[in-house]
This record gives sequence, C-alpha cells and structure tokens, in this order.
Amino acid sequence: MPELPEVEVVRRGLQRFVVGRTIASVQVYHPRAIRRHLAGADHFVAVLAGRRVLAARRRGKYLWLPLDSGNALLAHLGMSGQLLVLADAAPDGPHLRARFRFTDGAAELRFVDQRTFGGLDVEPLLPGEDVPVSVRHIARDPLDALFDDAAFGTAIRRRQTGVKRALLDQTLVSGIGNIYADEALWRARLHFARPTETLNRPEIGRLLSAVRAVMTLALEQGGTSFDSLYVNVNGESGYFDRSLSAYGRRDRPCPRCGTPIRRDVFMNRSSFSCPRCQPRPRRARY
DNA sequence: CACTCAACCTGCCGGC
DNA sequence: TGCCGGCAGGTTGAGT
Repeated sequence: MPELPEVEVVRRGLQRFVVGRTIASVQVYHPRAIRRHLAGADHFVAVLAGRRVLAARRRGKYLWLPLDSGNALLAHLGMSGQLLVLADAAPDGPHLRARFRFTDGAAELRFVDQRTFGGLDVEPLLPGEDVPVSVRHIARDPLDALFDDAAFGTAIRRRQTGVKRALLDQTLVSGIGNIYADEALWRARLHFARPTETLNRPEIGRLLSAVRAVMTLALEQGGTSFDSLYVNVNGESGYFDRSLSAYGRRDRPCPRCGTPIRRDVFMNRSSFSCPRCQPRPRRARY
C-alpha cells in the first residue's frame, strides 16, 4: 500500500492492534520479503522472538515498530504489501510472506505481498535521531510537525528539474507518490514539468498546502484503493478514489473547469493533469 | 548532481 | 479460448 496516507492508515492499525504485545514466533515464507535483512531469515526470526513492540512509527512510506531490544522491525510496503491483523484460523492467502504470532494468543500479524517489492528487516535505531538506519536518507514528510517549509522552499528552488520529479524525490520530501503528486499539482494549478528554479514563494506555499490538504482528506477516507490490494490492517479498502480530481481520470472533465483531463507519459509512468488549469510551461523541464 | 533505463515481481485488462 | 502487450500505488543501482 504505497503512499503516505495509505501507510499511515496501516500505522494506525498497528498502533491499535500490535503495540504493547510480545512476539512469540515468526515464520518467513518467501526470502525476498526479508532481502534487506542481510543476516538472513534465521537471524530475522531469532532476533524478533520474545521482543515486545513499543510503538508504531512512520516517515514517508516507511513504517517501523520500535522493540524493547532497542532495534526496530522496519517495513516498506512497496507496490502491493499489506500488513494484516487476522485470527490465527483465517486461511492463508497465496501471497503470504511472513507471519508473526504473539504471546497473548490473540490475532496474528501477517505480511502479504503479491509483487514482492515490499520488504521487512530488523535494524538499529539511530541514536538521537530515533529513525532506523535505512530511513536516514529519507526527508521528513509534509505531515511531520518538524517539516521545515522554508528549508524545503530553498531546497526545491536549488534543484534543476521539473516540479513533479522533485515531489517524487524522497530525499527532498517523503511520502508523495504518483497519485498524490498529480492531485497536489492539480490543486496548486502547476504543470508537472514546471522548472523548480522558477517557482516563487507563493507557488511553493500553494504546493505544500495542496499536498497537505489532499493527504489529509485521503487519510480521513481511509486512503486510496482502486482494488483489494490496498487495505488497512483489517483488510478494508479506503474510498478516496472517489474524490480524485485528476489521477486516473483521463478524458473525464476537470472538476474545476470541465476541460478533459489529459494523460502524459512522464518518468515511464502516467501523469494526469488539466490542460487548461495546468498549462505546459514555455520552458518545460522533465 | 541530473537524468534515463533496467531490474525486481504478479496479475489484470483489452485487443486480436 | 488464448496469447501478447501494456499497465499498476515504489525503490535502487548502473551508466551517461
């Protein structure tokens, strides 16, 4: 489940159903699911057994559970990863990659991932910074209280690239993927190829406000689910897809001006925008 | 640093 | 019915 709102929905589920519990045993069913855990599956299983989950945290699209050992169980859901809290008796689906049982014998946690782009590992938390090693290179996300708007504005204007490419760069601002990039640009009336160095302060302010607004709304609606791949820990879909203004709406009217939404191929993926509200800049940068 | 491409996977959909 | 290309919410590393 990919972008920030969907990952945050999962984090909240883990907060409610997993934090405070002690892991009894772990089973790994597919080596790719723990490929980032370089010490291997046996080690992964061993360091988790008996550990208590202290919290459920997130930065951007990364999710982690700090443990009483001082390490954290880190998860990235990739394109199709799910963390599900299910009764032990619930049948295993075809894409079950790992299972976590708890000492209280209540519902277990499962990592399910059709495309196996997601992954789990256990790693130390950086002293002082409070994030796992693998999350160090990721910028704070726009819903983080410590996100620095002014610093972001300076940094994005220093880039020599297009604004959508910048939004998708997780080292500049994290949590934004293809859906919310297109939705935020539509709200801010900016074309995806707008050169970042030409953005002025009001435009950057508009852009950040748009990102936050669309993510907050999506969160209230449980995230965006086009199919059963993107679900919360209880397997339920979000319904923000009904509120999308541009993404996936090729040839359908722009909700603001009625012009048919266009689709462009950009960075080898689809970009949706309104030709009238988001005119292509004279000098475009991709 | 900016940028492109390929790779990593499975499954679904539409066209032929 | 079946085969094939295109497409899908992400990240990483190699190469220019």
